Amino acid sequence: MRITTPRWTPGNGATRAVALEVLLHGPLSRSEVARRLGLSPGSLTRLSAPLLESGLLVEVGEQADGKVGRPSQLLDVVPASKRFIGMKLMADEVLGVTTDLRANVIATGSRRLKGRDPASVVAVIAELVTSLRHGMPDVTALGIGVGGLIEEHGFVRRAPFLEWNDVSLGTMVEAETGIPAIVENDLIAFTEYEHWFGAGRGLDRFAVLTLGAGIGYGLVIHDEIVRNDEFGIGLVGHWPLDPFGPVCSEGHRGCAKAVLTDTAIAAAVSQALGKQVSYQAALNLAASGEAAARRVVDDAGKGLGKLLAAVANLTMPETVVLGGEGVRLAEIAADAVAAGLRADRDPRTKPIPLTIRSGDNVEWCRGAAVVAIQTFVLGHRSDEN
Amino acid sequence: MRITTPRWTPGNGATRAVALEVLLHGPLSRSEVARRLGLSPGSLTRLSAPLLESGLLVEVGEQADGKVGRPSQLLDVVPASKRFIGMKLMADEVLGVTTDLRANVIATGSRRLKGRDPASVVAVIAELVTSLRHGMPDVTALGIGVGGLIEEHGFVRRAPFLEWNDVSLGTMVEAETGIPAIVENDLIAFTEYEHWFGAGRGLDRFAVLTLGAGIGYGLVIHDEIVRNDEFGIGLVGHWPLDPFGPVCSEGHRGCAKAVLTDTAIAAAVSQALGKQVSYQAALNLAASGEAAARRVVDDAGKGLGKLLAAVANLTMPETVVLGGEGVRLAEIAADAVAAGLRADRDPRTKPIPLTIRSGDNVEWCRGAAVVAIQTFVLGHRSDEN
DNA sequence: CTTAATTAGTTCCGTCATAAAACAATTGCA
DNA sequence: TGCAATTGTTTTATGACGGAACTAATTAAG
Repeated sequence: MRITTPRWTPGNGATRAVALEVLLHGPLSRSEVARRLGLSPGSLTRLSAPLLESGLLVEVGEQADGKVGRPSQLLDVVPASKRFIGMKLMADEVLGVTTDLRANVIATGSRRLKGRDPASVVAVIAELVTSLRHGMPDVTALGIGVGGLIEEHGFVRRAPFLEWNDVSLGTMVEAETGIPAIVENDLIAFTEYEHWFGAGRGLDRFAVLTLGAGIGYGLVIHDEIVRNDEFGIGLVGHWPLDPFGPVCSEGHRGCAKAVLTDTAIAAAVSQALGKQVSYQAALNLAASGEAAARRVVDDAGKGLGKLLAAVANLTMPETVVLGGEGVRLAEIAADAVAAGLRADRDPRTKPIPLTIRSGDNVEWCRGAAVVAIQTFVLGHRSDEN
Repeated sequence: MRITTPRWTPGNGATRAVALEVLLHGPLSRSEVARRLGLSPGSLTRLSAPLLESGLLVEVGEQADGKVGRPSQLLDVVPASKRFIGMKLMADEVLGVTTDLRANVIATGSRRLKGRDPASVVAVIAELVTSLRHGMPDVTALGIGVGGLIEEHGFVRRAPFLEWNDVSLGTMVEAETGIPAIVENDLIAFTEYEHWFGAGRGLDRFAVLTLGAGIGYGLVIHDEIVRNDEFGIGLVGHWPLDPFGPVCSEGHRGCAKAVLTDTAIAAAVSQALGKQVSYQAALNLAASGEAAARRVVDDAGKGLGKLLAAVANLTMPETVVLGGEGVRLAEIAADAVAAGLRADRDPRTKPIPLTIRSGDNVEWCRGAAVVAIQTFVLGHRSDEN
């Protein structure tokens, strides 16, 4: 079964461009949209009419600006007019959110997996979908973020944490739920969230780093995500950060995996203290001034700073977003991060604005929802058929 | 005086897109161009007619492909129909080339500077222009590559090697020569050469590294160069490559400047041998097996490999071009480069194809010519007025 | 209070790029 | 020789666009 994603607008490219501009940067007046897109005022009347007619856009009041001249009528989308579901598929659990057209979270939910075989995972996903759409208007599309190599927005080529190879997850979920499903690499999804609705909105270039069980990396350049077959394999995971640091499982001394991951930090602090502590406990100890924990966490912070410097030097981003469950490191060790940045970055360069996300797992789900929104709005999938 | 660059074609965007496609990827048949640009066959007849009429494109024979069907008529530009000059402005010398529309070198020349004040530099440039256009048809545009921060394709904001700040070089050269002049950062120019006519032709992503007195870095992503205000200041110059390496002038241990530049290598080999040797002599000694030189050169090669790994990990290029006067290092120390790459790159990743340029200074001039060609073909300057 | 200036948005029309379809041209193959 | 395949041209209808003239709504100036 192949469910076709309904396009946002049947109209042509310019109509869609208007709608997209309002979705991403609205509310905007017609004349402002015309300026941004390089269209004539007359064209904007023509293009916005069917969008208003269909109810996708609405006029949401005037804007006077205090200047002379007729006040402009602001156009905006109605975010609540559409529902999307975004999910993060993990090794033993699925998290999900219901969002509106701008990826604002309306509801959340989760289910434990009963097994790792595709059929049972799909069954759990379908259960969660049922729960998340309960009492909601129709859900337009469903996005699923998976750590691994995804092809064609639906085919899981490799997902090591589930021990999957070549699973048609998208097709299976569509068959089970009846909702168009888009599968995407979780980091790409997270990055697209920042791109469309987060800290990267309207920027030409930015980078994403996530901390947690692994180190993730995403990049947007020229207002478009940089995709790569090799996403999901260690692009920055084994980056050398500290020539005198600990050794990772594959023998790299002081690599990102050995210095920056939550397990590495928890293990190092545990060893120093002679007792088992969790990652968050290790951070708490460091924050409260415990010397050994402080040293480990500062080393990690400095490593993060060096990684940030590397990203900044080579990709020249306008901002960098830090996310992932382990992101609190960047706050606890802020000084060390700054020191690491200073060490590897020319002092004449401008400082890079950092955005630190909450570390909540819901962020990943919003990313997956954004992938669904994008497919719906841009009609990507149809383009690729 | 403001000389306006003549546009390539007065026509609209689609006409220009056809001409550009043929310039960059030609010769091509009409149907092939139609496929690449997503146009109908009828449109291609219409669009190509005025280009053939104007003499910019010509039919250059048939292509049968051994298949059935009517053979296609290949369209191509006539490279020799236009002349461009490209120059590299250095601390005490100007190099220049005359090229055709595809940046093929027709003539070369050089002049020593008589001083570093803008007026005398412009006079020398004008002299070189006169020499380079001698006996040639009209020169369409002139590109000048300058190490430093350039604005608006003509204004030298900073050029440390000439001790210049805020020099309207483009306007001055235009006034002196009567030829539209485009000034650009030398690395951007070099990168654009590779982008349009070199190893990066047709690629979505690639990176450029140049070796010499400094370490240069250029990046193309999504078929467009990544520009940055900070080009020219040390983005990769002080990259940490070797925690046990020598110290640079600014106190970084084992940074790119201390390990990879020609002066650093020459100095290290000289010190080891107790006598002054040049960079090229140092490479020759290493190639012939002299142990101390071999060690220094291999250390540098390993550093280059690590830098390549960093670029590859963070920008995911389809290829990397190595250029600059010091590029022979990459050949002499090929094994060490490979070792450095291996050390910092996940073994599961695909190897990155390397292109090693000749190291001839003419390469930089071709880059400057490409910038002139681009401005002429795309009419960039006009867009920005 | 009136008028001018300014900006927003609409209506209408001519232009022109485009796709579609029919057709001509050229080749390989049966 | 006839048919299939492919390239390229011609013709035609559609429709998107910009531009101009217009209406609308507001402020500033007199």
